[in-house]
Amino acid sequence: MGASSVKDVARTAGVSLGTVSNVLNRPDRVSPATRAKVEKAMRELGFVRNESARQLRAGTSRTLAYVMLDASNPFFTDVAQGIESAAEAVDLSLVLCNSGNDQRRESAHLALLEQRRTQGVLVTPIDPDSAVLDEVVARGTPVVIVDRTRTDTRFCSVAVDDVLGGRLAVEHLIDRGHTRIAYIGGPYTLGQVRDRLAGAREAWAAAELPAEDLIEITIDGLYVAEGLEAGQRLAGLPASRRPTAAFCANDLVALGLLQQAISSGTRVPEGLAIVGYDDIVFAAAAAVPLTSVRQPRQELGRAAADLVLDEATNPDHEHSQVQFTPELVARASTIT
Amino acid sequence: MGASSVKDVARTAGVSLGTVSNVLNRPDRVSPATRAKVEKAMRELGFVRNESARQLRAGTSRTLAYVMLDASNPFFTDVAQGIESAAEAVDLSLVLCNSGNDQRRESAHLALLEQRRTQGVLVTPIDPDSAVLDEVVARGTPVVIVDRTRTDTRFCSVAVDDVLGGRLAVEHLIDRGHTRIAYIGGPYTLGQVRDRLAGAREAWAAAELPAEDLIEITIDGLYVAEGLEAGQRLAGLPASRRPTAAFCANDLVALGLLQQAISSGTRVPEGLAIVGYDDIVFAAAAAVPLTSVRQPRQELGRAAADLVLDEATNPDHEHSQVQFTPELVARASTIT
DNA sequence: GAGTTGGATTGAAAGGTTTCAATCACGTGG
DNA sequence: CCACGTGATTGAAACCTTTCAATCCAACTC
Repeated sequence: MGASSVKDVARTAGVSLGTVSNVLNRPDRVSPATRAKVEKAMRELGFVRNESARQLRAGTSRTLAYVMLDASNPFFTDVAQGIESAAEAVDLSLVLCNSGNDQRRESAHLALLEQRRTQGVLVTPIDPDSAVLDEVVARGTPVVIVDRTRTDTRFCSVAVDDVLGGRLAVEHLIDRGHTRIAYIGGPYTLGQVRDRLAGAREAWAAAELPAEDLIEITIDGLYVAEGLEAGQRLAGLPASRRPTAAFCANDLVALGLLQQAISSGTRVPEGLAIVGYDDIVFAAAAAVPLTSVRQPRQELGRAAADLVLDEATNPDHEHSQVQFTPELVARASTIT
Repeated sequence: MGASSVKDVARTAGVSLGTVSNVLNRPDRVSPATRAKVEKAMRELGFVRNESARQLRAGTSRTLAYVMLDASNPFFTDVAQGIESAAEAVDLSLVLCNSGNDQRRESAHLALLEQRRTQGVLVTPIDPDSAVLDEVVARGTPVVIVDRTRTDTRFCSVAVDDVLGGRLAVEHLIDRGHTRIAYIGGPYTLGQVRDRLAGAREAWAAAELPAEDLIEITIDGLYVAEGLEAGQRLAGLPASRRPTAAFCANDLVALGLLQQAISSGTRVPEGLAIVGYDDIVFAAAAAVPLTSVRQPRQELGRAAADLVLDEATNPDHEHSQVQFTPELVARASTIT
């Protein structure tokens, strides 16, 4: 059974406790003969080192954690992959937790990670300004905010310049000759949704186009279903007000919109041009490949992991807010 | 700092160690006055219960784990969601680990979970017959295999009848009048890829169609890129051999194929009908919504969680192999 | 053969929590 | 005024590993 301890191993192998521990932690210190004996005993007894006891004594855990906002959004799993590659490089393992946009679950995960003395916690929080995060840090667990920014600078964070992203998207549409477009996003409690709109407005203003021709369509969440619904709302507009292009706050919404457009006979991009955001793998694979604003997802993850490690190990760590630059990837959904 | 222990709390609150522990574990046993005192001290000191010590003493951990094969495939994150809902119901938390199709990483995750004395481990293994799994169980950690089946019955497992799924897909295509179709899948080391083909052949044989008109296109993995490539191979076939429909081993492949077909001017379903497998959210949202074989993903996860819990807590647990029934969801990619 | 060196091994202490039998304080009933 | 019961509190032991100073022993040097 899994019930055997170093003590049992020591007894079976006829050595002392300390020697067994040495086999586990400093195999070079122990003679090949005894090492073999001990390893044999371990196998026979099915010994499994008790990580709790190890960690209690050693004081240190060998894991990082990432609390994701929505595990079913490929964007976040890509970020996770970046984190994992950085963690692997320094021989830490990564556990993933999914808050699924639920404040209660987020808190529960954070509490448990704290109690486990996790080396570092990365989180894409529901509310980046929540006091819960401050408390976690105050009690001693390094926390880095991923893909969100706070209003203060008391955290390390890694994000992408969403204002710039919004500007890139809309500049592209203006370049293609569009003079009436929709911005589809929501809820506006999300910083990204606000920032991307802000960028869109900047570009719009810079081109001296009338503000009322940048139409805001507000939706309840950044999912496929909301994109479909937004498509119906667009179709319901009088022709004189109907936009010739839409900029969606993320790719899921854009895919929903695309589906609705095509199924209702609107040609993309001739009848409606579409720009998404995130450039998830399904954007390129859509039947009308989607123009999208790419975020460096893996780099985001890697950078966040590096920051949390620095915070965990470097005594004169200073918080920094890293901001990556997005990039427009033009595809068929805007280009004929 | 995070460095304070129950002892510190006890000292600050002017009570004994045992009382602090009671506040933590049996708050009803302690008078409201002292409880308040203790809780105040905890807040002041930023006390965080040390889960390692707790677990060491109590012997029990409060978490389940799911080692997924590929976190970037929405199918597995949906399964994870099902697991999470079951775990939540019994107040356990779920941690996710991603093997990313890498044998070494899978083993590393399993080893760590064992050492942590995780209550139960769910895993979609790279090789379900691997001896590594037997060893983990032999050492005392309950393991349930998800979405895979073993050749023996020494494990609980939860899977979906892939032979039936294959049959459903191909029966549907035969019903639609197709008499030359392709099966696109690989590598054949994957049980699902083999089983779905077996089901396809059953249906084909039952309809008394010539075996050589069920064309096998072998690919290297079940990803979007491979679907694209398969599309090119189909296009390269002489017209007399070119199939009028394709059954893809999963939706990622089907999406790739769909994209290739449309971008090369083949109409779907008129020029090429397509059936996918898994019915991930992006299947319905594709611009030509994809006919697909739906697996009850969330139920799969829930059932697996139930089994592992039974194995963990019920002394006369018996292994069982649960098999769910798939269901065909017909959409525009096969229906005009 | 005495003394030294170096590697291998040992044993006890420590780490933070939980548990449980023992103790305490206090009010009640006789 | 005493015995008793009840609920609250206490303190020591136990969980398993790691660490480190101390010990052992065999091989070597002079």
